[in-house]
Amino acid sequence: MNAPILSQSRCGDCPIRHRAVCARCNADELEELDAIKYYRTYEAGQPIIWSGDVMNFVGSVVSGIASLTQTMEDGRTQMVGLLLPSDFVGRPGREGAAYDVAATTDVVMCCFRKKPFEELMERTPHIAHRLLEMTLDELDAAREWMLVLGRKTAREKIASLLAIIARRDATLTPGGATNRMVFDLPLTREAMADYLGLTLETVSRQISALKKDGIIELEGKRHVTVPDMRRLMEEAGDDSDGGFLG
Amino acid sequence: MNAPILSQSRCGDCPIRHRAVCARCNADELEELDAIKYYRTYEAGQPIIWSGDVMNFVGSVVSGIASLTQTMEDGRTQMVGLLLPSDFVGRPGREGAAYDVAATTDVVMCCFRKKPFEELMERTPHIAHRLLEMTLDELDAAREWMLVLGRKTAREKIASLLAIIARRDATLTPGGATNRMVFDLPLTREAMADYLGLTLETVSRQISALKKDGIIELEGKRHVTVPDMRRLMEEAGDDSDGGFLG
DNA sequence: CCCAATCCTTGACCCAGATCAACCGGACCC
DNA sequence: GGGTCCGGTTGATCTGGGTCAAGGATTGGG
Repeated sequence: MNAPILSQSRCGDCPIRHRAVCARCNADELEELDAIKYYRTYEAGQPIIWSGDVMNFVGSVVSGIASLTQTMEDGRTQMVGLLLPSDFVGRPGREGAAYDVAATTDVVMCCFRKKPFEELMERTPHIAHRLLEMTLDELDAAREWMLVLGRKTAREKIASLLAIIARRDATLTPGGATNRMVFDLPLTREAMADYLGLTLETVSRQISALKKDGIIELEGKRHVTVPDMRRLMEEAGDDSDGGFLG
Repeated sequence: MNAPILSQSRCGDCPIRHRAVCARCNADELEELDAIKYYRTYEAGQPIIWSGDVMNFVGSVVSGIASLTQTMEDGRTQMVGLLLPSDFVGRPGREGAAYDVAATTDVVMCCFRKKPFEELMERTPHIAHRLLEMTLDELDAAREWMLVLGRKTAREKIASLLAIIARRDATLTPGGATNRMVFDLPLTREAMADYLGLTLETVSRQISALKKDGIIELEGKRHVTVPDMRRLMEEAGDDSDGGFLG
């Protein structure tokens, strides 16, 4: 939501410019990061981390979408965050993972071994500051989502989610926010339901309703056109920022 | 939930030992903190910060309980965090406040002027680390609460809230968690409803139901005895940690 | 081509929790 | 004493979204 300084330099040879750890890093630090990093790919549906596992890396999403999920013993689940490209994963200074992380689409991660990363962080205050900033962003986003979960109707929830995806998509493509937006849903109906605290049937029904009312247009099941973002935002009951980073 | 090192030294003459910024601070730093700090009191019900206001301080709650609240244009509100004594308020490096903060009971705050605090933070990496740690705790708590909001029934929500208050109370009184717990509810039924994404009628009914079923005992409207914490935790559908710090 | 597996849609019905409304009881104040 | 708040309880009713169930569309494999 509050995307600060995008890095002008690349993190080593990462195919994207991380918004994460390398902003403002100088050449020495980037070299150090380079030395402790490696790439991993995950197929859609694969788990990346299980809640409670010992985490031995932190990193950023390079491409694809991952989800953070909480689960109850009886199987009820709630998605508590979406990780989009450039989002950071992991908790420097923490032993275990707090939630399940899974690849929603095929995912490429740029990982840093945790110990050396923490050591680099000790020596490099601006990395710690950057992480604090990112964590505050995520906290804002999580709290915004609490309002969605606690007080919004099903229709408003769907509209909120669509608005977030549209907005986030806009940050990755040049041009910024316009009235008309086109994007592909990166989530199944079930994943959307998990995110919104709904059932997949309700998600489906509300998407159909938004379509019938001309708020969105659908081509196939995933390809969405929003003819007028302002109308969508109204449906979301929300003229505030609405960005959820995960 | 993950209360790390409690400060052995006091933050200047604060009447409580902050768990917040002064853990591990040495004498020099405490002196600096002392120089930029001041106390403020707020009466129950009073606003402390309005969403969007420019914040010129950060600080900790010394006594009393404050709440963080999100509001929609049409008046629906969702509490997104509870601030209990020793909890930190404010967002170093951020201009504006993201939510309304209000005193739920009478509150005493120990405030630090923001600019000098940020400067001290620049020079003192362990303060930045401490803040990162606290922010990660809050993020965990917020995400845990998303599960409560999105997937739990009204009864489970009430039980979860009672468990959190009981647990948090226990961290402030010696002895730690036992089976039997006694505490006072620091929230009105309405505030509980705001926190849980329910109406106050539902809160009242579910509390009555828990009482009828012997999960809790009530003396007056606020004084609660939990004869067996394990039973309460079962009702919360939750054998995990469940601590929400705010 | 058929078959099976996914993912999605739609319909019929039901129930948890919202809504509307009446009332209780203690604190405070004339 | 008698108001009148204010917070809380309880009842009656309504409804949004859950649940159960039956297909439809697309994909991939034999």
